[in-house]
Amino acid sequence: MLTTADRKVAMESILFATLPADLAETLMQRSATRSYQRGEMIFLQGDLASMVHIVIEGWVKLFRISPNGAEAVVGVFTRGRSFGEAAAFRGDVYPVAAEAVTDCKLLQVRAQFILELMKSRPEVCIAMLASTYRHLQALVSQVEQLKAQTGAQRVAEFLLDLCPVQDGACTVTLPYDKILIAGRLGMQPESLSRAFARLREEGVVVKQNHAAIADVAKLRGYVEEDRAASWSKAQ
Amino acid sequence: MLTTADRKVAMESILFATLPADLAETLMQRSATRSYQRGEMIFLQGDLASMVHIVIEGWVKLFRISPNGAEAVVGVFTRGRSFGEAAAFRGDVYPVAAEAVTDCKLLQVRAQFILELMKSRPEVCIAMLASTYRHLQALVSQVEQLKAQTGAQRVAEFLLDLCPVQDGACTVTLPYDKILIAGRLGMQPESLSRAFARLREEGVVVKQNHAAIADVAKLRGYVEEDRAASWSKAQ
DNA sequence: TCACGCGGTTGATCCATCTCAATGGCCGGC
DNA sequence: GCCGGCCATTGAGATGGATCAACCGCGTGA
Repeated sequence: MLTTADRKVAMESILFATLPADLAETLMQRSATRSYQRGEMIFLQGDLASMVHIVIEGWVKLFRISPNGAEAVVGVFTRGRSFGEAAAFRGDVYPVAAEAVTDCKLLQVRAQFILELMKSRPEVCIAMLASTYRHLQALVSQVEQLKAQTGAQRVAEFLLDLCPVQDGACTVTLPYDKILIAGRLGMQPESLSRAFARLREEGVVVKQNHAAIADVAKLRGYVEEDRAASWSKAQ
Repeated sequence: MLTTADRKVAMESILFATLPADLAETLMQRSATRSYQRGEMIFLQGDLASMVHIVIEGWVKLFRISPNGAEAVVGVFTRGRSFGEAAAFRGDVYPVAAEAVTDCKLLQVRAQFILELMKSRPEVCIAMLASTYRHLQALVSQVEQLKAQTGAQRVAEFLLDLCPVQDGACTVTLPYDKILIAGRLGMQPESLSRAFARLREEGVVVKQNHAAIADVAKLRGYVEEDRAASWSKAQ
C-alpha cells in the first residue's frame, strides 16, 4: 500500500520529478508496491523486463555475475532512485540482477503503461531520458574511478559523496554494510578496511557505521592527488 | 557534405535505425557534417552540449580527466555510433571530452531539432531511449570487466568482440593503435603488451595490427576462467 | 551461560599491474 | 641511405590489492 509519505518519495524520484503531477499521479495509481526481505532477489540477470522499479525504502544492489563467476556491483540504490527503465522500455531482458540488501519497499510500474503515456505526452519521454541519463552519468564516473584512482581514493570519494557540506568537519553514516561498500567500490572487504586505515592519516576516523571527517576540503585534496604527488610526499 | 554512402551510414546508426525513414531524412537535412583531424578535440568535458554526434567515418575517443590528472577512456566509437545525446537533450554540459583519434567525419544534429520532433512524434523518443540504452549497456559491461577480470582476460574479450565468427580460427584487425586499446581496457601499454604475450599460450598471435586467433571457442573459455581455475592449471 | 556464526580487522604472503629504464624495429624527412 | 623520433616490447623493481589465515567483538539461539 502506498502511504502519503511513500507517495511523496515517489514524486521526488528521478523518474517522476520532471513529470507533470497529473501524469505521475496516473502512473502511481496504476502501479503496485512490493516489499522484499533482506537478501531476497528482485530480478535476475536475463529475466524479461516488464517493470520499472522505484525504491521507496531500503537499499537495493544491482550486480552482474560475470562468466567466471565473480560478482561485480554496478550500483547500490536507495529511496528515490529508479532502475530497470532501459531494459523495460525495450521489452528486453535485464542486463543485471537486483537484490534487496536491506528489507525494502519498491514501487513497480508496468513499462507498458509508461510507453503508452509516452505516445500521447512527449514530456514523459524527456523525463525518462533524464533518468536514464542519471544512470549513464553514474556509470561514467564509476568507470573513471575504477581506472584512475586507488582504492583509498575511491573510498574517500565515496565518503565525500555522502557528505552534506563542502568543507570543515563532518560525520557521515555509512549507508550499508562494509562488505557491500567494498563491492560497490570494486575491492575486497579486507582492502576496504585497509583503505579506512590509510585514510586515518587524512583525518578520517571510522567507528562502527559512522565516519568522522576532520576536514572535508583536505580529503578532497587527497582524492585529487595523483600517485606521483603522494610519492613525493612520502619522501 | 553528405555523400550517398555517408547517408547510408547515418541511416544505419543506432540513433536513426529505429526511426521512420521520413523523420531520419528530415533530421539529416537539418544537420551538418564536419571533419576533424587526428588529435583534434571535438568537445571538452564541461562544454555546453547542444549537438548529438554520429560518427560517419574514423574513430573517436570519449574520455574523462579525473581530478588527479589521469585520463580514463570511457568509450571508443566508430561509424554508426552516436554520442552526446544524453547531455544534449538536457541542455547540460558534456560529462566527458571527445577527441578524434583518426581523421574522421561526424554528422552533427542540433539536439533542439530532435527535441522538437519528439514533441510531435513519440517514436522519436523511443529511438533516443534505445540509443542511450546501448551506451548504458556498454558501460555496465565495462564496469563488470574492470572489476571482475584480469588484464589478459579483458584483452581476450576485446579481441572476441572484434571476431566475426563463433568458433574455429580467425584473424582480426586491431582497429586503432595499441596505446588507445590499452586506455580503453584500463591498463598501460606495457601491460597490454604483456597481456598479448600471455595470450600467446591461448593461441593468439599478434603481428603489427593483426591478431590471429587459433581457436575462438578456446579463447572464450579463457575469458570465463576464474583465477582459481587458472591457478590450479598452473600447478 | 556458553558456543557459535558473522562482520570486521589485522598480519603474512603472493600476484598483477604500474613505473622506470633500456632496447629494437619501423617510418618519415633530409 | 641515414638519422631521429615514435611505437612496441622487454626487464627489474616497487606497489596495490587479493588471498589465506588468525583473531576479536558482538549478538543469537540452544
